[in-house]
Amino acid sequence: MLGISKSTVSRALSEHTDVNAETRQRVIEVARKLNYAPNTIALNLKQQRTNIIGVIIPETVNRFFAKAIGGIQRIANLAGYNVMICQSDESSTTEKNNLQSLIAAHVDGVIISVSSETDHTDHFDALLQRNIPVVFFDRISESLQTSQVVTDNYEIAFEGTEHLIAQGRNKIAIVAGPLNLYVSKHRFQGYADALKKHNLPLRDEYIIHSNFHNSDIEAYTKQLINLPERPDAVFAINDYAAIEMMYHFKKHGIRIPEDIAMLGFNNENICKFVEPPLSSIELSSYDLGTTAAELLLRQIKGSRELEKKLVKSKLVIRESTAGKKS
Amino acid sequence: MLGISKSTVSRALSEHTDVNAETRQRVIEVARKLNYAPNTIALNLKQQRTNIIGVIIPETVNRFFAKAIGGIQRIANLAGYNVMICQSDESSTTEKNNLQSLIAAHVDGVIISVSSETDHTDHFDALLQRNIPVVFFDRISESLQTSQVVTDNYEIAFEGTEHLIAQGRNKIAIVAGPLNLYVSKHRFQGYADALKKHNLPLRDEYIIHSNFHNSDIEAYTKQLINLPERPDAVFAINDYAAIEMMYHFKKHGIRIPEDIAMLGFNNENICKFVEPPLSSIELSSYDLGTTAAELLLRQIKGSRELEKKLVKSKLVIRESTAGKKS
DNA sequence: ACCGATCCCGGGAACGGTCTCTATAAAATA
DNA sequence: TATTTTATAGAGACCGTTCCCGGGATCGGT
Repeated sequence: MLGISKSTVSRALSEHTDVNAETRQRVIEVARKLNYAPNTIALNLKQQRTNIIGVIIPETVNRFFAKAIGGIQRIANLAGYNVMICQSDESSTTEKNNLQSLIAAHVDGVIISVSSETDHTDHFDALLQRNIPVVFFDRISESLQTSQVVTDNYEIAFEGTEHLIAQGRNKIAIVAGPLNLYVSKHRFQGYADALKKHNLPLRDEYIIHSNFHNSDIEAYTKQLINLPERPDAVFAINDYAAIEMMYHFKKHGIRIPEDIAMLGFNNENICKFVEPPLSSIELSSYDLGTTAAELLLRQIKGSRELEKKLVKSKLVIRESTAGKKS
Repeated sequence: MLGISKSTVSRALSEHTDVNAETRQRVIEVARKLNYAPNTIALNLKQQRTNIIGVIIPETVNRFFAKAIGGIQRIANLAGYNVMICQSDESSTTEKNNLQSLIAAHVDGVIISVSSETDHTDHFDALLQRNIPVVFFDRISESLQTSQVVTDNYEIAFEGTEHLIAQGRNKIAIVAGPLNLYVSKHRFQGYADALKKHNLPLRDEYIIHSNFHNSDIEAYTKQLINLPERPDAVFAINDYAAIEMMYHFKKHGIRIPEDIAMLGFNNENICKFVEPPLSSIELSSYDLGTTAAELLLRQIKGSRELEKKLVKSKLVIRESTAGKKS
């Protein structure tokens, strides 16, 4: 339209100096009139990057991860990045497929929280081979040398267990997750070590390995109820398991917290409104998301140092872990 | 490596017929040895599409939308598409920004559920102008001529209200959402019409317009408690509001369901485990997601007809709406 | 022996930008 | 006045594909 070359137009629209002020003005004007916007795909091809960061999480319906996504998106959008989210559905094979998709989409970096099924990490090598920046959060892969963001699982589980002990409980059961998961393992270790410190035995019959779908909570609850020595406290690795257990306990005439104290994990909103209100552990997964995104962006910008960040969690005490009254 | 042109390589690797079977074999072999994968970005530029579908929803932490995302991703991935998710955070301006991002990213289509703040729809015109396929779901925009997927909000709210009436309730309060939202409006209308059908008055003091964050439920509950004529049932537009209300009612010595029956919306897992178990309305948001994705894919494939789909919901009766005992 | 059809394959444009290199005129300097 | 610098703009390569078009070789038929 202006009879000038595309090179000049390109210069005029970018911050380049090599262009006459008047021609630049004319170009800008025409561009606005035509509602011109540069083609992102062409740019991607030229610059060899997409301004997309990929995220692989187990499930969006898990509120913990939903909040983390919020944190990631906040930081990413602020920096001009889009976010592509994949769900592994707790399956190792779809996790692998997700990875392939993201690599094929040429994302500039990936944030991952591994599925509960994943016990090997070979498929993540594809990222390292291609030099794609990657950050693991929460459910990390310990065998891989990458940046990572975790919560103080061990310490907070230790603290939670000690809290139960301080309330006069000495038969403390735990609903743990699958032990191949980093978080489950460390939480369990915190629980075990707290018992040890207070000279309490670690009893097999008090240890329940549930999956994350809480599909068998009712059966597990009955197991506990029928034990010759019934526990006087349960530390559940997530709130929904705790709440469902509480429901079944109450159905059997077992009082909370008088007979059994309950402690959850995640501090969902609902904790405040169940009967009795559920003590729980507040994990700020939103912050987990933001720091993971920050680490990743730093790597994308060129930093090659591996960083490990810790996000502190907090014990929130409510009535479900009140002192023992006999 | 094989001394042949890139054209031939391209033909060999695609389903083209114009290539010797033997050379094709050699090409495929070398390709595998080199771990070759076509550059998606270059392909995007050439084909003028990205195989990405964009999604704009209010919040991922809202379980309803988290499930819908699951449905969308399932269908999309099956068809070879990636999904780019944006959250509007219930804000009309970030919704607009999300739209800009998705357009800039050249997504092949968009699935939208509008924010509760959105009362005008001009910013969606950008999609129609560019001929980008779009499907609205659940929270649709009535003024825009597009494909859409909704639930039978009116009918199910009518049915729920009649259920309460059948249980002997005649002072039924409602916790409604913002009325500029399609879903809230229709649910409210169903409630109102059911009352009318049974010759019950529609009382202003029984109508609560909460936002979706349930930030003021405690205050609203007290309002209801202090009314000269206290309601004997509450129909809450989401389960969390219902559960929190139940908690406050019980704190005031009000029995559920004897004094006040409670009916929720969404049928969250937690409904089964609160005291008493909460009757609710099951919206299969996963199906909402899958059908929305199917409609969109059909449009991307070239279909120009606007389709409107309905996904049926279901009343799930539990103890919180048991019959009135005086 | 000639010709048309068929089979393969290579050349090169195109997608929409950026960027390097070069060209030209004007201005500044020797 | 001759020469160098400066300001501005254009030409064209490049990113990695697809695909259209044309051309050479082989083959079969007359």
